[in-house]
Amino acid sequence: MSIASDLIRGTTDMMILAHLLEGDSYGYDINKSIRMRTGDRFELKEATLYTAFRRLEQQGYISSYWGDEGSGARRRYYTITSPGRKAYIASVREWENAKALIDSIIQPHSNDSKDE
Amino acid sequence: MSIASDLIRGTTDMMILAHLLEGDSYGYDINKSIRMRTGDRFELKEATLYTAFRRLEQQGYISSYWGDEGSGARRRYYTITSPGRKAYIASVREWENAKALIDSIIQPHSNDSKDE
DNA sequence: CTGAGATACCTTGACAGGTGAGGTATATCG
DNA sequence: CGATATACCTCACCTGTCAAGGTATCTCAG
Repeated sequence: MSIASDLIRGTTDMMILAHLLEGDSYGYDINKSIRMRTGDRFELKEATLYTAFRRLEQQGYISSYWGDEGSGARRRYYTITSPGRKAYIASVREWENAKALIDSIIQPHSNDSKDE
Repeated sequence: MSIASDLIRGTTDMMILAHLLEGDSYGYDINKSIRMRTGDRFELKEATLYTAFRRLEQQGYISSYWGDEGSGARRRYYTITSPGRKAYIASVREWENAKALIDSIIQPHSNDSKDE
């Protein structure tokens, strides 16, 4: 993976909530969709994903139910709750804030001909 | 402070290196300058700062020496090394990358009239 | 029928970085 | 003399990520 785990720390929950905004989904699918959206440059590790589900459910930001697909592996679907939507909005705001803050700290410097 | 520690995780070293690019400095001063640059909205905790110094020095990205100011508390000055400069550039690149990646994951959605 | 691979879930233990709380020492000012 | 600012440092704890391991079902090739 091309992205340091320390850099994504704290954004995992936001990513998951973002996906659930579009409708109920389950772990494997969320992960696949993230992989695809980023052109295979990033994926959540399974352990990270499922820990996040536990955390989010405990906080009341999502709720879960077992799908009943008589065939294939069983799936646990997740729904974003109303508090979850609020938490998502707040976290995006915080993320925008953090980005601006960090950028202001690392890029106020002499710009001596950068490439790219 | 208004910024979650999980969100800045992994950017601490980059912030410090950014400051040392402008010249040698010491802990207390770096921290003060970060506080000022962000309008008091953010500061590194001392423990975080000094742990980072140890880490960076161990990795060879900075080197240190005691200032000789006959008066006042002693100061340990830090200098960014050549590998440190490279590491800084790499980390900024990674940060830009991470930002874009995360944004692409959380903001590909229906945009129903955002404020701001 | 058997084995491989994809789908789909889960848990455990280790690890690393941030942080609260605590400590030291010096200079200045009232 | 005590408070405040400067300036350094360390320890124990918490939390999120992740490698490694495990389970179960379905499909498809041989």
